[in-house]
Amino acid sequence: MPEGPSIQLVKENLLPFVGKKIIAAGGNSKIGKDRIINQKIQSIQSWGKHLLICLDSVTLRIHFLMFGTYLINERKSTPLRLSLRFKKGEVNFYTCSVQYIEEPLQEVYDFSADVLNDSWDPRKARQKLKKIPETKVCDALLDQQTFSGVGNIIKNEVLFRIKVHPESRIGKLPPRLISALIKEARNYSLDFLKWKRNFALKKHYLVYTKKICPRDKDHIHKEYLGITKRRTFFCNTCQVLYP
DNA sequence: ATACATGTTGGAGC
DNA sequence: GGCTCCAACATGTA
Repeated sequence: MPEGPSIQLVKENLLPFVGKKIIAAGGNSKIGKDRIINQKIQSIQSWGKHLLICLDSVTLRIHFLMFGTYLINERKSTPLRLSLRFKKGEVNFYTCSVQYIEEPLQEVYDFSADVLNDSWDPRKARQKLKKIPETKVCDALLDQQTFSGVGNIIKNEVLFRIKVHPESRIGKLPPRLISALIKEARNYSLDFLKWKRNFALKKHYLVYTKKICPRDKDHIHKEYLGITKRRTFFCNTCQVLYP
């Protein structure tokens, strides 16, 4: 479910509920659900992998983590985390983290760090990267404060596109590759969104879960790299290491 | 059927 | 106090 582009699609799917009033709320989430009854959805926003449902006096923040799912006007048998019921229709969330955000969103989130936001600011990303020369690129891409919305799939595909080995250090990348890194973080996310919308994401994977490099037919390595030891796929032949 | 996976956090331990 | 590391969460799929 997660990764920024998937959240964009959730947002789109929830659009019909904007302006609608919550008449009941259920589920096993421990947040006090009473306070949102009778509140209207003012807007649906997102920051990276955070889904933000803005109500009259508070925002609901939903994070799907690894296994989160949701259903609109449908239910399934697994434990319900949060349901929002309207006069007509309902939204059901499962296996996700639910929180309230009391502050105005602009105070909580820097939307220019979100690779899919209209206000995405590549120059700010570059400034942040400059401060972490020792960091490996595979870790830098997953840093939500720099590339909000980028997840493990996007990480692997971006590095393959720009032909950079995941264990390269940010400080050792030539400037043109820093530019390419930042540019492709957004570009690939846009492609991801386009493909996911058409249920055609998987068939466009070039390295993620792959065994053979589509460029030079060499073997794709799978290793658990970076601080978080996430699955990393790469080709030693075409992806250059800047150690 | 056992292991693994698109992710983050909170607390233990140093 | 602050840093790092890892368990915990939890479900669908191969």
